[in-house]
Amino acid sequence: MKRLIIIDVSNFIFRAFFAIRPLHAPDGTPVNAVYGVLSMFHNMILKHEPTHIIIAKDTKEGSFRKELYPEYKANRSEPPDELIPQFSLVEELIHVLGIPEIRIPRYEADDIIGSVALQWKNDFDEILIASGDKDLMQFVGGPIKMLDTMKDKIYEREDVKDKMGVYPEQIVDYLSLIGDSSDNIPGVPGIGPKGAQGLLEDFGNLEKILDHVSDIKNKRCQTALQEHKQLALISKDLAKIVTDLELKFKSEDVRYKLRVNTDVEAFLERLGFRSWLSKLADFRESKNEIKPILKPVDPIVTPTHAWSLAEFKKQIESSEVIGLAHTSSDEMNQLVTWSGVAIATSKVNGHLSFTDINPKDFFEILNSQKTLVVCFQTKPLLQQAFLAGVKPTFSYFDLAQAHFIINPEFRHDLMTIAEEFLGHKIEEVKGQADLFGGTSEEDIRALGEKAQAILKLHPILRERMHEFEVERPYDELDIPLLKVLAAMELEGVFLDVAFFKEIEIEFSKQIESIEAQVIEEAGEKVNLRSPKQVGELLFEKMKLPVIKKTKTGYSTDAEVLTELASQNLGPIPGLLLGYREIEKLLSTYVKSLPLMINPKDGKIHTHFQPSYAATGRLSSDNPNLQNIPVRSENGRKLRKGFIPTKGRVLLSADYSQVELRLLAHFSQDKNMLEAFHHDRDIHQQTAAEVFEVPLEKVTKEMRSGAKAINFGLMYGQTSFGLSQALHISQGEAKKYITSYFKKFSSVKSYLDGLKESAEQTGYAETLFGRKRLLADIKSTNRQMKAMAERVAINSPIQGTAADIIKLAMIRIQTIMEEREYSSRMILQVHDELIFDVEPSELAAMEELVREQMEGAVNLSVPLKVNMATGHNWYDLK
DNA sequence: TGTCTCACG
DNA sequence: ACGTACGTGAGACAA
Repeated sequence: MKRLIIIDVSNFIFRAFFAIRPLHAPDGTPVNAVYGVLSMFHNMILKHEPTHIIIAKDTKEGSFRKELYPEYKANRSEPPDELIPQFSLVEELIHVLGIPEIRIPRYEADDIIGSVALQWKNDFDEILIASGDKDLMQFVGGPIKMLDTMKDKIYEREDVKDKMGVYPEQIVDYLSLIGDSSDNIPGVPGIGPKGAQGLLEDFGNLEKILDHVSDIKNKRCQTALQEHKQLALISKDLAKIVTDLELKFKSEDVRYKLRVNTDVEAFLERLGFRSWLSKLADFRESKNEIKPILKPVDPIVTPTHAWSLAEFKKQIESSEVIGLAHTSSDEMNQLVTWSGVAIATSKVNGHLSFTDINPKDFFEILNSQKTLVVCFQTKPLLQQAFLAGVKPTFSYFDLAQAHFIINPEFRHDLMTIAEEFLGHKIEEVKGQADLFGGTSEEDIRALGEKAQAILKLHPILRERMHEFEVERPYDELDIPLLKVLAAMELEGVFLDVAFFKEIEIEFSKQIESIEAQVIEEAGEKVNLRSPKQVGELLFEKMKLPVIKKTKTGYSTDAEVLTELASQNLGPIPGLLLGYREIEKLLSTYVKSLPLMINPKDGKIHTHFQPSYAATGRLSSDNPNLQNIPVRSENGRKLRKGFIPTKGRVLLSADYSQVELRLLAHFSQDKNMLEAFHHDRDIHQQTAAEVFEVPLEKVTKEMRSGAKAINFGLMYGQTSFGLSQALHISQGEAKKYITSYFKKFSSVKSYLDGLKESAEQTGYAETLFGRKRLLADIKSTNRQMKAMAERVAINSPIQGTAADIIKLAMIRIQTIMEEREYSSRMILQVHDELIFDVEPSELAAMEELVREQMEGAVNLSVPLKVNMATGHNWYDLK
């Protein structure tokens, strides 16, 4: 095993300097960066056992990039004075240790790193580029990986995609579009990460994008590119790292052999690093007996070949189960696109290209067979079927969902799962749009390998689910739900663009007016969007009392501003509150949502993530439609912009107090059960009990106090937390809680029981048997344990509520399909469902939805659903 | 990139 | 002494 580490030493120096507290040599020279670099070397060598090391350095003369673009790195500030003398000390350190280094005039360390990595690629089993510089991600692939020593993380192909949003081979094009402020690479103004990802997804690289400027759908991107074509091209030249530099070393010349002699000792002594002397033994050269990172236990063979449709049909007819890997993406909220699939059966691998084969035929074959289709993420596959006009009826097994149900707090990506359960990594597909149109044998093989890994993982995860007894929520909830979610996402929701435009104008005026007032009052220009500047204004310039601090400075959140506003300290705190409210609405919703409209159908398509939230809830992103404002009237107005299909109405149905009803059911507390049986106002009822007054004597304050207690309960809140929420003393809060538990004693014993059982079993569990492992429940760290206990209390409640609505969604969708309704389920917001309803179906839909939601499960208390209809989301109240 | 702030259930 | 209510996603800033 030969492993080369290439060190980007100037990157090390800067990061070490900022990470380590100031240290000084006996003579007073600052040495913290030297210390940090030395300790980074030390840790890296021990941990990664390189057989070869080389250090890449920047040149002292200017870079050729500066000649190309005078602004290059122009915004770099001078290094701090404390750092300057340390550069030469690090150089000295490298010399005494005898580590080979390369410096080449006019070229930067990046170019040397790129040249070394690529030219020596075949000489090593693994090449680690030790740097935090994201430009260098472009080389990751095969044996080449990035090593971030500060985070102790190794980036491989998929990790790069995770972090950057694009694969390594697209990094240069990506940076040339978005720019890089640290190097002052300009990029294309108006194009950000999302835009760049979308463009690269559609066209592949910068040149192709520029050739097809007129085909770009997003108008903003299009004009930006037309105006700044030159800037984009220059940016690409700047971002592109040179890889053909002539190297004066051969790879064997840099075999790792540290010199630990009297020079080293003298150097360490001089800097006051005495403790390092004893650690020098650690630096002995690598034994060169490094274990392979992971040895395949059962190597995957991938004899992939192209199938005709007939051949494919024959293969799956004779297979009970197949593994299926597909290339699909829906970046930029375009509907899902893909180019092909690879399929593995127990006997053979094959692939199909949708440039040659009609997806409709493909899905009809899947539907016609009893074969179980195993997939990593099935939702996009189901969506392809819908888009091809085929209703998917084939059975499927979803690995991501299976892994989620086994341990919801893990990372659910295929690479991690394969590594965990198969004991080896799989190669990733490059994910290029022209995958099957082009000639990339390598990609097709990688996709085939993926299909085979998927097939192999199926029995393993199935068995694991069986062992953990989590098959029920998987089979009955999560799997059938995927199809419902697939359809909801495709359906999307209409936005009233004109309305949003109006609001944008109105809010923008308000923002400007408030800004002007604040500047007038403050007598200086302040960026009100900057918490730092706001803090300086309030607490330094105006000397207002500091209410709360954050890790980094003064807190200026709504709580603080409200407190200041109540103290008659001038108009600014109040103005800031108003500014924050409007600015939030404007930036997060009013300005952003219209940009997310899919030009193909004029609708917004959120993504419901089915395997992310650890409690079993769904989450919504790109855009998040589960956090559309409702609490403030200004924000609530935005809901007027969410509208049904022309000629239809929106129908909403939300569970009333599900979580508290669940608490009543689980705890079997007589008081609570009774309140819900009589459909009483639960908070009012609680207040009457806690404050020992008759129901009709409960005041507003008492009720809101009781409400806070009720909610806090389900999160394991402490008296401190309650006192904060209610602005009362901790002692008073404690009295409330004691009084509550006296009246609702079964709740107390139920919550205690949850903690106990979690400690015994190691997990929290919902009514349907969804489990959440709690790693820290036995922790000796009190904070960690307390956190795990709160999770043990909350997860069964939040998770059961999530399970219930999932079940209702599945049943409602099934019946709607049976009855061939044209109405559609379009959104889920945790305890609420929203439908786009054909008026002739409205009455039947109302009945159906209520029946299925209220009847989803049989509890000791009734489930209650509130329903409303309207011509926009705002009216659903 | 991490931090702060804030939108929702 | 420490932190203190669960679960999310997103925009803006500053380094």
